[in-house]
Amino acid sequence: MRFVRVALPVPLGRAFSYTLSEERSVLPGARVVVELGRQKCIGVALETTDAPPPDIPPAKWKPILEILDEEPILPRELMEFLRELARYYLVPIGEVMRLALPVLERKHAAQIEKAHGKRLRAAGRLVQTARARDVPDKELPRLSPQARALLTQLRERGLTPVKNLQETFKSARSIVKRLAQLELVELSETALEEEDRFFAEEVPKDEPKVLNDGQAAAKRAITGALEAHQPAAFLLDGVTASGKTEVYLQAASRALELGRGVLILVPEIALTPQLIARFRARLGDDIAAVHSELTDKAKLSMWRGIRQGRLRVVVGARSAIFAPIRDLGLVCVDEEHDPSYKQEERVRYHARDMALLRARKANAVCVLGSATPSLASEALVTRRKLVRLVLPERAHSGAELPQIELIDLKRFGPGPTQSPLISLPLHRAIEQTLSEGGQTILFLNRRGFAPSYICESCGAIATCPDCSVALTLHRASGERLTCHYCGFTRTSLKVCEECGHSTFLLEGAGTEQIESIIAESFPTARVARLDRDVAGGTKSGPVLDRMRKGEVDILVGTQMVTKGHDLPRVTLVGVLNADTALSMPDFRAAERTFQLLVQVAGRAGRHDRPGKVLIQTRTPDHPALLAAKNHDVRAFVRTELDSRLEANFPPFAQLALVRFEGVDEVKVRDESLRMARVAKAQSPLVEIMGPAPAPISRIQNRYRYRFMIRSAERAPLREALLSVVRTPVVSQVRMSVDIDPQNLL
DNA sequence: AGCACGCCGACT
DNA sequence: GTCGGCGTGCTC
Repeated sequence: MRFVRVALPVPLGRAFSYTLSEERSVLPGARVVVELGRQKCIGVALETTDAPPPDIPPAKWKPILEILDEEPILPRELMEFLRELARYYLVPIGEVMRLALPVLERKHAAQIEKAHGKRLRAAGRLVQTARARDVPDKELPRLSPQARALLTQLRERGLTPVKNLQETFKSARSIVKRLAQLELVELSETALEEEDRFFAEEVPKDEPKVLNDGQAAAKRAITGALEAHQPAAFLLDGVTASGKTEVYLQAASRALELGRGVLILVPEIALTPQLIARFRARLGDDIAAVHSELTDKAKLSMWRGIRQGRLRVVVGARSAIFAPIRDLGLVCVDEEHDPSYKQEERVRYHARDMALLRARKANAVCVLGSATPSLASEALVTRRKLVRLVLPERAHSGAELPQIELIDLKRFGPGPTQSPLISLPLHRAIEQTLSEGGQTILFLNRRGFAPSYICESCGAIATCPDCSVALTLHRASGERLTCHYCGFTRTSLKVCEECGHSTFLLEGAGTEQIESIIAESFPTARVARLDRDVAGGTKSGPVLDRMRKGEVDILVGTQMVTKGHDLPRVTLVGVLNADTALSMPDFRAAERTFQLLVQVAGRAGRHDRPGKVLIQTRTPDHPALLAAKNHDVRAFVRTELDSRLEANFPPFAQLALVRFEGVDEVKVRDESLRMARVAKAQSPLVEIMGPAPAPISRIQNRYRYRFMIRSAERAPLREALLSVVRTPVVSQVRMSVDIDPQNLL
């Protein structure tokens, strides 16, 4: 009797051991069917041992019911990567497996029956498709011009739904039918994936562009490492519009030529359809674009395509780091500084850090690209873990960096709109841009109409009943007060709940208010707004499309506007208040602000038009703002690294955040205190900060406490955290550990 | 995470 | 009298 340790898709700390008779064997990485409690589920075998599981009485032992795979379902490199990720973040291996295996979600007995043996019904409905047969030109019979053109196109496109051909050829149906009779094309019923908007339109092929010197040198370094088949890691450090994507594309082509797979991570794939289009144009349509709009079925079939080696390029947001790419050769992380690479729930992994790890495990080359590299990456360059590749100039020669001005709000009062967030210089700049026919982006990181709703008489602020935050007034969807943390919403108060008074003050301004002020003050301008409320999650497409077509003159928006790519007519960008981001209670506030400003400034003046950026602030001397003004990344990095060193924060220290939440505040606090003592007792080398209530001390009626652990080295931090996660918490309190936290709120 | 068991409110 | 609300506890 032997035992197989199995990773199961449950959030339990350990793998489970199941028995296996001597004559059977299972390879690590193969899927197995086992019974967990009463339910059958699919797990992944980790290893086979002779040692029975400690502390588990033999009566509880259960057998492996079925072995679904002869061969490991995941590349060995990926298995090792997952185990190391689980170890690093102190999360159960089963949880990590769940991220990596969409198949694991289909784990009910009935589906298991289907899943093994017979092939699973492919995703989507059956569609008639055509493929050109391999017939030499000489042997072609005489064909009508239409038929010949259709055949030529079919040869280029490979397997194509007949329906798509009908767009170009009116009578594609009958032509295809005749070609089939002549045995020139092959017809089949193929299960196509559901319509995927990234693949809805044809993309014309394009050719590699001629590289400038910086790009060529970067490409040489990357392809050199690829050819050497040695792990290597680069920081592709290039100003906005310096042509980083072209470097990824050419490196990817080379990796494919060498027979190796490619992974491209992007911050928010939903916002970057253009990037997908560029990859398709260059590398063809056998690309997996992993994104959240896909159905489970589509994800599964994409996952299989990747695993079988049919899809060798994967483009996706952070979770694509788990794609089972064969023979992974190249991993690119675009905009590596972007905060969305950090998963903020369950398995709190950082996709950029994990990209470096996975690439190393796979003997692959990792390229981190950014115009504003994270300080973490800068530190890796200093420690020679990353090699810097610089792209010093914009790819379209002649495209100038925008001119950035800081506007001191202490000196300049409100302009004609009377709004303190639209100073006179900004007002004039908007007017001028309008008169020149350019587009303006106004950036304000606060959605809604007004962030607080205050009783004029007693000063009571409308707050969420379930969270310790003020309610934001929204007007676009009727007068409503909404909680931005739990989604609570109500019609706005008619009378104060404290004193019965019926007039209210609105303090501060959000995007809705700016939109209406702007629309009023510039009656001839077409004004639009882009934020989560308009976009309903991720669909920023329509607004950006209108912007691209020139149907909008002024766009008011939140963070989202910084990610809309390639808006060539934008010549003015106004940052209404740089101080909100700067004053966040987070040691990365300056870094975030700097990156945000440079990104948003990069939206101004592409191609031939010079751009102008106005940043409004009350602290015009702040180093982050001055560095942004001067486009001086190096200066920012230098001063910011100094202050991090002085304050003993990353990248000069290791951090972890331990969070507690629960309905009973006393229990939450006591538990956080107890765990902080556990951590301290484990290692004198760690520093405990807190515990203290979280900055937002209550969300959805759950109280939140936390403490931070800091250490110069990783090992003692890890020891302390291990002792914490091994200590059971009382039942009404939930604890979670966040290694390398990115968001301290 | 599931899925059981288990103890208290409004329905046929 | 039951159906069902979700709190708590367990899974090799």
